[in-house]
Amino acid sequence: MAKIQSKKNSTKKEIIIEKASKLFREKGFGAASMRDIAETVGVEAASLYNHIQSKSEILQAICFKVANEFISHLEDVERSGQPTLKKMETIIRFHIRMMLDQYEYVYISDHEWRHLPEPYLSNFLNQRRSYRKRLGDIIEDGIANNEMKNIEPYVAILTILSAISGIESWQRSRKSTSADTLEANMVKYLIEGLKK
Amino acid sequence: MAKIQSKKNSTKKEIIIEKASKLFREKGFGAASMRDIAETVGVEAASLYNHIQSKSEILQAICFKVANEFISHLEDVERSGQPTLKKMETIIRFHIRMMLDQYEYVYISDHEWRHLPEPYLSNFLNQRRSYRKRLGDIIEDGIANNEMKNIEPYVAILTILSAISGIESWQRSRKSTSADTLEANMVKYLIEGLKK
DNA sequence: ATGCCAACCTAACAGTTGTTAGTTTTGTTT
DNA sequence: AAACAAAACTAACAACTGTTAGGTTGGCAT
Repeated sequence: MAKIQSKKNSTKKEIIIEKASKLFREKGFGAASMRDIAETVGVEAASLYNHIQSKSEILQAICFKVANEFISHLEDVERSGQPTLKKMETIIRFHIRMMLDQYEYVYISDHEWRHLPEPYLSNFLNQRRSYRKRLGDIIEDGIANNEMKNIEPYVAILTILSAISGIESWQRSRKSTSADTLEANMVKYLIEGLKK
Repeated sequence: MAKIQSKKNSTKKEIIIEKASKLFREKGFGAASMRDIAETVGVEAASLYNHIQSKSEILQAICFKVANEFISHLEDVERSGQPTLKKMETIIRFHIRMMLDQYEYVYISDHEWRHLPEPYLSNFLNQRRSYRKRLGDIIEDGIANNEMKNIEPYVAILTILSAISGIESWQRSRKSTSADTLEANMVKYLIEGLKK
């Protein structure tokens, strides 16, 4: 058996996905070619197919990895028994941290999912809809027991998630604002707007 | 001279841009081909070049049209002498309305600008940075004269603009929430989070 | 040493891309 | 009716796309 592990304790497949992520984010899924990816991996394009099955498999891996992390975290929060406002803060902070720590992956999951082939596309969108619905239910609870002001749960969720995904713009910027300042202020803004 | 006006009182160039917008939004700039565009216009791909110079010229037209509308509106607001909180509400409502009424164009300007060729790309990003800076100045004024709570202006602007651009997701949805409800609730959320 | 096999390579495929050249159609103006 | 130009057409280009076929290399287990 040849070396299947590289220095970073990750398989070649994982390396390909990691390098591809950067390109997908920079140029978009369509504009990043297999030859582009191969070059950054240090290999010919055809050789990639020893590790992956297709270009879109890379996209699938990224999108579902991210989706699963969010769903899994949400389940923890749902089971936690915290007050609803605290639940929302925990979720908001998790989303922000994901945006800071796993920028490439989260960005792609946010913006390039439309290039998923069926049936993965429908699958992804279903998971997404269900995730947002469950967040909406938390807001609904918060309004019902007077922790939150009366706001359309759907609109609140849309606002929160979109605001956080805007951190992508901060990532591309010269970062005169620190990550901590960003997190603190965004949490403050989004929670204050929710609190009764 | 042949007919330069079509039934809709718009030039063929405008028709091309309009049809291309829909495709760019649905498939992305890279994935929408000139032949795709030509088909929806009802013409061969080569014939498009009687009206436009290149594919990216279409993108430029869209991005700068949108940018100019926002800048022009901001100038009106700056000159209006309203209290800062009212200024921000006016701007937020304008952004929301643009997202509702000119969805295709605004979406493309938001998401496909990266495919602009230089020097248009730098130009666009400069305009954008300047626009956000001026919005930040309004927030700064609002904090200084105690209309708004103490929040990092940059983060506030990032949050507001990102939240609004998330309306794209509502546009794609089954719309169980009406446009008016959406606007009312999002304005409420974003302004309440700002108000002292 | 020998055999094995994962992982690389080169070469090629069939299709698509944006765009140009050259020609013909079309409708209007003289 | 003749002339003109805008706008359509066909055909082709060079480059690039994702992917496959088939051969070569290099390190491990026997």
